[in-house]
Amino acid sequence: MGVVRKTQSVNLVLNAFKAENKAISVIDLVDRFSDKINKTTVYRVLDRLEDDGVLHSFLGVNGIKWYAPCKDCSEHKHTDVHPHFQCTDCGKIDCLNVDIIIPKLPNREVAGAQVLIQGKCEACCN
Amino acid sequence: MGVVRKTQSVNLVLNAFKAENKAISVIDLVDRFSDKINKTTVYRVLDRLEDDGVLHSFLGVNGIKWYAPCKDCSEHKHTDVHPHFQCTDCGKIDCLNVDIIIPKLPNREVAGAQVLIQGKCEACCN
DNA sequence: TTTGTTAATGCAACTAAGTTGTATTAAATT
DNA sequence: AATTTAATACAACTTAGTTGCATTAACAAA
Ligand SMILES: [Mn+2]
Ligand SMILES: [Mn+2]
Ligand SMILES: [Zn+2]
Ligand SMILES: [Zn+2]
Repeated sequence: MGVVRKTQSVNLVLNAFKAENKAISVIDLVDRFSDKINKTTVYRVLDRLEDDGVLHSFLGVNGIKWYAPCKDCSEHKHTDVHPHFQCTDCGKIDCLNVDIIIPKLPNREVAGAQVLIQGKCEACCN
Repeated sequence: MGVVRKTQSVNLVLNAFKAENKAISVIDLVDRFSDKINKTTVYRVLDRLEDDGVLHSFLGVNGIKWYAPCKDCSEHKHTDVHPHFQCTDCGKIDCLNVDIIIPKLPNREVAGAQVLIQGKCEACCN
């Protein structure tokens, strides 16, 4: 189930994403709110916001969980799937508005794909 | 550093991959050899075989580690990078011999990409 | 504005994947 | 057979994430 009550924890997490409008790792969120929100609560708030289609999650390198704002999702429509770009220098992750073409695979039924592109980000290229 | 001594543990792990010629998760390997090889040793053997270019590793769903045999890699040449296909029914992972085209990303330097395609495998399609 | 309901929280304890340190063992060399 | 040291087993640890439960605070209704 999604968010029902606009609690302090929910507002703090939402504001973090509103302020940056980019992907943030759960580890980062747990750490930056360590004196304001309990670790378990951070996980549960993120979980509910994902249910609501407000945030979407994915795995960065080493399999750690990241969240980023959704564009046009809702409780009943989760269509914000796209590749992500992780910088090998600074570690930051961006959502990419590009389409990766997955080739036809004989005798297989493709449902989706998780794509994590790695390289140097815009800031670290200069 | 890679494998220097052909130990029992190394042979057991190598035979597992020779017998199946497909990706095996570390969790699976640790479990199936639980009475023959210590967990730590499994991790270290896999690590060394990867150094040698005998195996390559990647992350499946939920970020757990998988290993699969390399085709043409060696200690000094690790070029076996390709997408993987994980079945949402049976969980098995295959290495794919297809090329995924990563589009040009302005102001970014692409170094590589981790692609995990999900869907129904050949066996589970029937 | 008080009161009642229960979603949400905090806390502690737990799980699971993976890592580290170290004494011991067993490959490979002499 | 003796020597060397890579590799192993074991225990203890780390880290990300989860679970159970008593307590708290949204928020609606009185
Ligand atoms: Mn995204
Ligand atoms: Mn592979
Ligand atoms: Zn960067
Ligand atoms: Zn399958």
